[in-house]
Amino acid sequence: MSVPEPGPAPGARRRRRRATITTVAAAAGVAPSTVSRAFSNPGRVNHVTRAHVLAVAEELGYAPNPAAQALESGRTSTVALVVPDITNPYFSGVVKGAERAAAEARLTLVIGDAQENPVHEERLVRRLGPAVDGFVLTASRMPDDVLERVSELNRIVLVNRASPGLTSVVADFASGTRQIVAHLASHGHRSFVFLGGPAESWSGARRWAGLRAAAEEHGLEATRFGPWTPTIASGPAAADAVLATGATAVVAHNDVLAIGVLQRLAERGVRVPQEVSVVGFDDVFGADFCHPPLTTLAERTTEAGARAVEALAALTRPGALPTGGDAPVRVLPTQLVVRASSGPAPR
Amino acid sequence: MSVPEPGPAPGARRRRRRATITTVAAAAGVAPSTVSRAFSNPGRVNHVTRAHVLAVAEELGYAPNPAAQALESGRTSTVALVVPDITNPYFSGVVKGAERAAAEARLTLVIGDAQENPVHEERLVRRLGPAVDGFVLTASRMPDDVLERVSELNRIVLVNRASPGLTSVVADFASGTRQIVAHLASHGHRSFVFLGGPAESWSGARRWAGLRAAAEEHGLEATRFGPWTPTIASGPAAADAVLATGATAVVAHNDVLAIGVLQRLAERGVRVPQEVSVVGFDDVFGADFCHPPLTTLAERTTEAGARAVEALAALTRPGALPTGGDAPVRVLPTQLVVRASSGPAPR
DNA sequence: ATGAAAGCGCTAACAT
DNA sequence: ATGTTAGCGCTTTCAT
Repeated sequence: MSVPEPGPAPGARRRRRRATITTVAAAAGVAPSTVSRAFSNPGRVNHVTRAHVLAVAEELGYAPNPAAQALESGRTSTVALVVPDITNPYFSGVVKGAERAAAEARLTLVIGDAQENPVHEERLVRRLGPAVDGFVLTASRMPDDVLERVSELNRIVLVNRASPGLTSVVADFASGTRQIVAHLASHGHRSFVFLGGPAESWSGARRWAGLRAAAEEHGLEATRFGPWTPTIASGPAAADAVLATGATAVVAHNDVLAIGVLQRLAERGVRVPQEVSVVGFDDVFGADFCHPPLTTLAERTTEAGARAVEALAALTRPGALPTGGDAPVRVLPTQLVVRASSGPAPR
Repeated sequence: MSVPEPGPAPGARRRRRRATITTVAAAAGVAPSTVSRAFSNPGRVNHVTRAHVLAVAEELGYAPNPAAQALESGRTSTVALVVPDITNPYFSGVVKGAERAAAEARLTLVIGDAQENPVHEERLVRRLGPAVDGFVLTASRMPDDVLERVSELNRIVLVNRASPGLTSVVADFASGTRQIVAHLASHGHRSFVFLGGPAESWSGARRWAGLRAAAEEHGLEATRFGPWTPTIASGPAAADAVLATGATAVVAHNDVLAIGVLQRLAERGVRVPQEVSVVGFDDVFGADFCHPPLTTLAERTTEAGARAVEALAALTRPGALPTGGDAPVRVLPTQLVVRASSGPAPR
């Protein structure tokens, strides 16, 4: 029997020690501070020295250690994006936009999943807080007072959520819901059912408030059901509740729920839109190829993610000039995408 | 004209200075090291002192600064997950699984988007390298030699990619492709077209190799087209190419491409599956409600993400015991989900 | 333009 | 069980 090789574990192969600023300085024959400047203060070093330092650094595979940079400067060049559920396709757009804006501002983006849970969300912020320059909280479920407490320690920008004193980027739900109701009214619907999402959802509340107001304007009757977890799996229960009322139109909290409803309606032999019209929110991946394709309110999610990161980057910059007035709320337009899931009310 | 208030910018409200270990130590009347131990070495401090320290820390809103922790210990308790495209729903499962496993191992997860670009991917690893304990690279597009170089400095675990000496978690494409071909053969198809994804895609290569081998076994003829970017937008071009050949069956690189193909076929009045059968890979969100619902090879993506993070966590632990032999490749089963997009070959 | 030196918040010997 | 001390890698005055 042979003695096992005392080599490193598989996959745990011997790793080269990471080059530090000191290594590079020694190799380049300069002081550590010069190497530092060559990287983070290019103006204040002779550009031939700088070129030399950079070449040596490249050769040694040196990359600045963010932890050490952060320690001294206090800035981490990292921002965190927190979403309620990363598997919800709605957030893909936000993530993409945030990623692009972060790259442009030379920031590293960290993504956290709050798991639809305010407690988890707060823990996440607390945990990540010291490691990042700020947070973009998407559809935050934390109550206003918690947000306020949290914002004492952290820079915060909200997406699809507003809270006193905090910068936010929100979709224009007032206009959006008016578009939805006008669309239904023009097709002769006299009433509709709203399938509500989570009770703590700020945008859910805005959606319902907008729908109610618009319904009143158009003389429609609006009823709210729910709350439901906005997943496809909630579709059957929601759809069945609607069918029991004989409603001619349904507006769902979001597309995922709406798609679940469509599936259930098909299962029960209810024709859409002949018997029931269905409208969603978000225009997620899949809304255009589900059956029938879904009429939905499109938001500029990519832009929202990008704007939020830009706003955060602005807050991070040393000068963050007082512009006076309240914390800015940026409202992004929404647009109703009419597809085959909605049509004339049955006679 | 009144002079503008010199107050802080909106949203940039005065922020409390973060409590440090020294602040807490002073307030609790102990040494900084005791505070440190109270948090990260509970066993070695009197539990009443510990309780007191923790209470004071809580009151001051103290949270350990990860940057400082990382600096001394070298470990960051953070792992990075890199995906080619965060908006691709395929990766949602991987992300979710990775997130769960990271939480269980008390690791913070950072998500990076390689933007389908090997160069960007390498830059990302370089940039994030010093800030994390290791990487899970999903469907990495980096060539083997680059991976080897990169792994000298970083702990790496691969998902749906294998490379000499590296730990990886892959789907069982050999079995999966056999299932697909057997399904088509049993429906009387004599040949099929494979719509290839990106040329650098390792799993794409595995898929094609598996399909070819299985086709040979079953006496089917297999042709490869492409490469195509695996997006819905590539669907029309891919579908048109297929139609020109008169093929009776199409296997697409992944579901997103397959859905694009389905849309185009519908547009051109080609009936699925009566005239053409369509099969995808991945079973992503949407595969069950597109029209017609897509036959596809399901992978255990959530499990893959979780296993990869667990493997990485194991590599990170001090002991990382040599188990001998090659770096482990973990193969996860795949399963063909038969839906309405595939059926008997036309006569 | 560059170097020397102090210190960011924390951990890890080493003392007590 | 707790305190003291010396850095981790980097940035930042302050000299030169």
